[in-house]
Amino acid sequence: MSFKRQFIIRRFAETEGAISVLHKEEIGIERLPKRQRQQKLVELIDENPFVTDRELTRRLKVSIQTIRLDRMELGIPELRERMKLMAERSYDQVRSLAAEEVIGDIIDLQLDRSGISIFEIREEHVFSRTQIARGHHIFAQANSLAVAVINDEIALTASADLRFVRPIHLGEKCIAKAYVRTSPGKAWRAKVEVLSYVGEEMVFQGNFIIYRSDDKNR
Amino acid sequence: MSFKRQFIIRRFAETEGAISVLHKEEIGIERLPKRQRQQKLVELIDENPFVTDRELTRRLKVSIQTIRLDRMELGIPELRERMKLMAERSYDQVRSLAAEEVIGDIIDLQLDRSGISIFEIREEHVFSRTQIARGHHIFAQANSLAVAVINDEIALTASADLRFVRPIHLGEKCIAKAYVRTSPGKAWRAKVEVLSYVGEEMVFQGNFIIYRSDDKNR
DNA sequence: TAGAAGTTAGTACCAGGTTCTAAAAGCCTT
DNA sequence: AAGGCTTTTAGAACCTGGTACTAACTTCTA
Repeated sequence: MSFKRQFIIRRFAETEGAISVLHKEEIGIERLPKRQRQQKLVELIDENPFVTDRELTRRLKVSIQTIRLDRMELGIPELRERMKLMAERSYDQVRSLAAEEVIGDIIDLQLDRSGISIFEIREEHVFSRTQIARGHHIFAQANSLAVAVINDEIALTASADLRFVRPIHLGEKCIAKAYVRTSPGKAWRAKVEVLSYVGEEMVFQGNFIIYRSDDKNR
Repeated sequence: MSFKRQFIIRRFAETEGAISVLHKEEIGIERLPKRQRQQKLVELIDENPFVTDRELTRRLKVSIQTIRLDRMELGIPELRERMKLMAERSYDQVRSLAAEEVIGDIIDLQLDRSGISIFEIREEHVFSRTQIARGHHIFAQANSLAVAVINDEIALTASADLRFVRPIHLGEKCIAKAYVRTSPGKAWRAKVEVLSYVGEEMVFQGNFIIYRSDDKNR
């Protein structure tokens, strides 16, 4: 989740001894050995990516050149580059959020008959403690698909009946299959059954009643 | 949604006439009158906030000074400032997303008894065509609340029974009230009823069965 | 035709760096 | 104690993408 993970490869093996007592007392502040300082550097930038090198010199009590050498070694880009990366990331997010008309990718759709969508469970969908997907995401996939499969101007969920058969975990790909159960274009409410699978295993089942705007069928 | 709306106040009244034909032909490219150019400038920065002034000179066929005067007049910050703003915004978002353990704001919670949450329907929750909230957001609020109200290490939705009583529109505030129906701490599945209101009107009703991790109760 | 509005040019300066060279300081080993 | 290594510091030149300011030139308009 944190900033560093985007581009920092860390390997801090052993820690090292203290430094010259003489110099330590001359300067009057404790300076860390290289490894520890670099670790601290990563932490500082991680907790505030907007920090400048000059600020870091004050926090770590070394010269600005040392800070810059450290950033080099650790592969940490300069402040402006960090901000640019963050800005680009958020820009992409905005774009993809706007495109999120539907939860999950619909990979097959036969209007008024059936549909299939795939949804991968990621970090943001699970309880952090258990790594189990929150129910409403599973529902959102099924509901989106049920609405999409109805061939009408307007389609709204009227009611639903859900069974979460087994917990779904981080990383699993959830495949939802929707089947329209009523004859198309006649009733102004459609019955849609959605079954979700991980592999062969059924993990969720839902029966939806969808209101449709029988515009086209009159 | 777009970038400009963060800091640009626009008022483009009338458009103006064309420019000197003499000069036009000398240069060989059409240059816009001030107002139109500034409008175009806003559009260009809006569609790509990462554009430099130098690039803008190429697109608008005026000198870099003119670009900068225009940005001043329009109150558009320089590229680096724009990126910084976006980065800060996304940084805050990451923090708030991580905090999004629950959909809707829980304003009252009596564990194992009842709870209330408020959720305002915004742009991103509605069908753009009809301005009606997608069902899964309403469900998400109810489900989050039902899970939150259960006083257990782990609580998972096992099944649910939903009725979307009437459509909920953009801007409406949806107030969900959850009641635990089974005696607390005994059964390892709790029954929770959630009723959602807009004002006095009931708009959604759901009956949830929640699995609980009877850790605490053994 | 004068003056205002609009446009362009140029210089000095800024933050927050990179790149490179070089020297000093600290540490370890023989 | 000296040599050789790593580490740290220093400094100068240069970079991008600007701001701030002065000055002049062009165009429109009254």
